[in-house]
Amino acid sequence: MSQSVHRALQILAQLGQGPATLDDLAQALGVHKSTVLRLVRTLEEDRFVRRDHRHRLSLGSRLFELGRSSLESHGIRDVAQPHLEALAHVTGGQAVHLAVLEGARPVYVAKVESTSSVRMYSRLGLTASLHATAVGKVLASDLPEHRLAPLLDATDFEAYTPRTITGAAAYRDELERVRRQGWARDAAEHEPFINCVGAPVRDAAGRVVAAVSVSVPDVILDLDRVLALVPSVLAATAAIGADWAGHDAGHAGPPEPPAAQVAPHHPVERTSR
Amino acid sequence: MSQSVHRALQILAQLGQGPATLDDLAQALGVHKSTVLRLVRTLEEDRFVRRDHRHRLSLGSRLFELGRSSLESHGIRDVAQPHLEALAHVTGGQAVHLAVLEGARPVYVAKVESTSSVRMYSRLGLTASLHATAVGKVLASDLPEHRLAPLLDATDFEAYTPRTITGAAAYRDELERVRRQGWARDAAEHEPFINCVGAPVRDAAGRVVAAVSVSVPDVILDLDRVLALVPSVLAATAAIGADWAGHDAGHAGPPEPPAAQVAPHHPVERTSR
DNA sequence: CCGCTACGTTGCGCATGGCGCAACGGGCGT
DNA sequence: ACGCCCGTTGCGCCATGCGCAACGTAGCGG
Repeated sequence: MSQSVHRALQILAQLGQGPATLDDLAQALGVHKSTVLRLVRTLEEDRFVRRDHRHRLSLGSRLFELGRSSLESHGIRDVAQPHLEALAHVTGGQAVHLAVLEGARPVYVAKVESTSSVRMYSRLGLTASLHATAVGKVLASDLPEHRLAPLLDATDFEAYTPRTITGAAAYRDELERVRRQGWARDAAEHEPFINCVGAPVRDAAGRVVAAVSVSVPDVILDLDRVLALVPSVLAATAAIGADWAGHDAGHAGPPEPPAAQVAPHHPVERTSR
Repeated sequence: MSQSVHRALQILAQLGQGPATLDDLAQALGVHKSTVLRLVRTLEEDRFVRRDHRHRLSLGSRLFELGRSSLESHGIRDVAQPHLEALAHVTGGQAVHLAVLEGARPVYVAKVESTSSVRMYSRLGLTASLHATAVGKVLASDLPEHRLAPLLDATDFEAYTPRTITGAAAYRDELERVRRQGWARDAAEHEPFINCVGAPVRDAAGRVVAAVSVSVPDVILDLDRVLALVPSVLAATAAIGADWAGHDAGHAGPPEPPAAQVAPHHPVERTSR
C-alpha cells in the first residue's frame, strides 16, 4: 500500500542477509540511489540501521529491542513453556514446538530441543508451512471460511515430499478430519523421515490460539508409535489452555495502556519543505 | 526525512511497549486513523506487525528474525565473547561488557553477567550513555572532530550522579586524558555506587572498533582496586583486537555478496493508483 | 431485544512529500 | 597523481500519501 514504507521494509529485509552498500540496496530494490539514501537516513535516525566506520549499512540495535518485544508479546509463550518441557519429557525427549498463526503462516514462538542426536531444523520466530505441518493444519482447522479461503489462495502447496498434500480440495478434507478428531498428523509430509502430531490450544471461549506439536524422526519411533503420543499432546494442550484462560482473565484490559507519548524530539514536524 | 517511513517506525516503537489498537496509535502519533491504517497494512504485508484474533496489533515475527541478525551482524561479538569470559574470570567474576558505537550512543553487543549478587542493570542491544560510561568515553575518544562535534551537540550531559561530567568542555578534557592513558574510568558517574574501567579494541589499522568495560559495585571493590584491573582489561582488548584482525582479514570482501535478489512477489509494482 | 458506542474500513480531492535525474565531492587503491 | 567507487546534493514533476467524513459491524448495557 504505502510505497516508501514498503521500500524501507525491503531495505531492512535485505540488510537481514548481511551488510550492504547504498548501491547494493538500490540495485536490489530497483530504485535510484538517492531514493535509498533518503529512506536509509530515516531508518538511521530511529536506530533501525547503523553505519559502521566505513559507511557500510547494517541492522540497528532498535531491531534487537523490538525483536525481543515481539516474542514477549506472545503472552502464551511463558504460560506454555513449562508444559512443553513436561511434554518433551513424557514423550522421551522429542522436539516440541508451540506455534501461533500470523497472517498466512504459523510461527514458532516456543520450543524444546530434542535430546536425540537427530535434530529437526527449526528456529524461534521462523514461519512454518501451513499445508505440510501438524501445527499448520491445527491452526487452519479453526478458521472461519472467510479467513481460510484467502489463506488457501495464498498457499502454493509446494510438494516437499511425495506425501505432501497438494491442492486445496484435499487439504480441506484433511482439515475436516483434524476438526473431527481434535488433532493433526504430519506423516512425512514436510521432511521425508519425520512424523509429527499436533493439537490445538484453546482459550476460554474455545477459540484455537496456538498449536503444539511433537516431531519425531522415524529412526527413533515409527508412525504408529508417534500416533500413540497423541493423548500426551492433548493433555499438554488442555493444561496450557487452562493456564492461559487464567492468565488471560487476569490480564484483562491492556497490560500497559500505551499512553499518548510522542517522541520528544522533532518539536516542529513540518517546518518547510 | 521521509515522513511516512518515520511514522511507520514510530508505530513499531510504540508497539514495542505493548499491543495497541488503531486509535491508540493514531492518538500517539498525532495523525488520522486512516493514515495509521495504511501504514499498518504495509507493515503487516511484510510481517512486521501482526493482528491477533480480535484486531489488536502487535509486533510481527519478522522483527524477531531481524533482531537476531542485528546482533549477529557484529562479527566482533563472537570473536570477543571467550576473551570477555576470561576477563570476567581473572577479575573475580565482575560484570564485563562489549560495546560498539551506533550513531550517537554506545550499544552493548556482548556481556558476561557478574557472579556477585549485586547486579548492574544492562541488557544486550540497549544503548548506554556517551558521557557517563567508560565505554562511551573510550568510543568517543577515537572520533575525529567532525564526527565528535555533532555527537556532543546531541548529548544532553544529564547528571546521573554528583560525579557525572556535565558540559562539553570538561568532557573534551576527559577524552584527552583517555586518549593519553589508553583507557577510561567511570567513577560513580552513572550509577552512584558503581565504578568501571574500560579500554578500546582496535582493528589492524588502529581504529577503535569497540570498547570493553568491567563494572564493579564499590561494596565489592573500592576505586583503587578497580583501577588495578586496568592491565587485565588492556590485555583482553589487545587479545580481541588481534583475533579480530585475523577474522577481519579472513573475511575480506563481503562475507555474503548481497546478490541482487528482489522479492519474487509483486511482479508488477505499480499497476494502478 | 434493541440502540449505543467503539473500532476498523472506504472513497475522495488536494497539495505535499517523495521520486529519478544529473552533477558534485571525497577517499582509496593503483 | 589519476581514476574509480560511493555517498551526497538540488531540482522540478507528479504520483503518493494525507485528512476528512461517512459507512459497516461487532460487542455491550439497558
